[in-house]
Amino acid sequence: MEKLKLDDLQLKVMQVLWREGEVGVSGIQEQLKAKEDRELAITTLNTVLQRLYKRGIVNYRKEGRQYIYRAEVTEKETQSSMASSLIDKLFKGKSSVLVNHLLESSAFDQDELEDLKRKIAAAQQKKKDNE
Amino acid sequence: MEKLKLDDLQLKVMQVLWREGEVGVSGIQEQLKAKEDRELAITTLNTVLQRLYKRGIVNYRKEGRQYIYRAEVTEKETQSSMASSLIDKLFKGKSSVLVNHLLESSAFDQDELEDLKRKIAAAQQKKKDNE
DNA sequence: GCTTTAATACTACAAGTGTAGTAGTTTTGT
DNA sequence: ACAAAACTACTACACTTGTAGTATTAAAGC
Repeated sequence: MEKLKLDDLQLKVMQVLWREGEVGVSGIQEQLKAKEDRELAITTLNTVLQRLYKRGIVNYRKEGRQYIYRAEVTEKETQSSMASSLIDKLFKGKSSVLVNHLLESSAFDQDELEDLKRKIAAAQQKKKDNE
Repeated sequence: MEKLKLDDLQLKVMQVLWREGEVGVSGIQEQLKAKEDRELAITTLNTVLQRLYKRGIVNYRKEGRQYIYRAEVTEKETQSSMASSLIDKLFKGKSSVLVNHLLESSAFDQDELEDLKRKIAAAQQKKKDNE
């Protein structure tokens, strides 16, 4: 797993691809306008996509003379990669340090806490089963 | 709370400041060499510090003709800011989505899970007390 | 068939970052 | 007192990102 780093706009674009599967550039433009409220020139998106393509993060097929792009990394991979990068850089490399920080800053409401408790129990169970 | 974004090298430098409180540039250089194994030219660090200063992230006092820098943002602030930025961008704005993701990718060992359970219980208690 | 329209290719440019060199000025060592 | 060392100031340069303009070419409308 190489380090995958996506900046803001790149992420927005990737999110469209993750949602849609395959999209042409103008489709991406529409989606961004609709869901993210970002009005970007087509040429801007073209540039972004081309750069992502050079890095192997997206790929495309041609349909007529249109480029239909698709993501080459999954959302989960990206989440893992970027989360662990943050954890490494700022939370001593330990997820638990991050979570403690979040707990301290009251980042969760009651329902979420309850839910987490359940999920943790499940994770513990799973660990036990794997032994 | 403004959005605080620190890149890799900037973070490394900030980490030294957080640890040490006040340090001169050559002190920072030594610390980075010792603890991070990064050998950087003094001028590089000077540039980085000046840029951070321009952004109001560090400040300094002069001691003789030396600049003694100190952090103007705390580590916790930075952690909060960067964590929530990641959460916003990649985890639907919900800390719990992040934590779920971490749980799914088995980012915790048994001890950590146990510890989390305790901390969550404590957080729940605290929420109750605050009512 | 000829004009819009749509699409890509190529170019551009300002900011920010990583990284450091050179020049100039104190301080220090001897 | 002078050379060497320590510091800061200024400059530089390549790379990445955000953002888009212009040029060219192909498709579609009428």
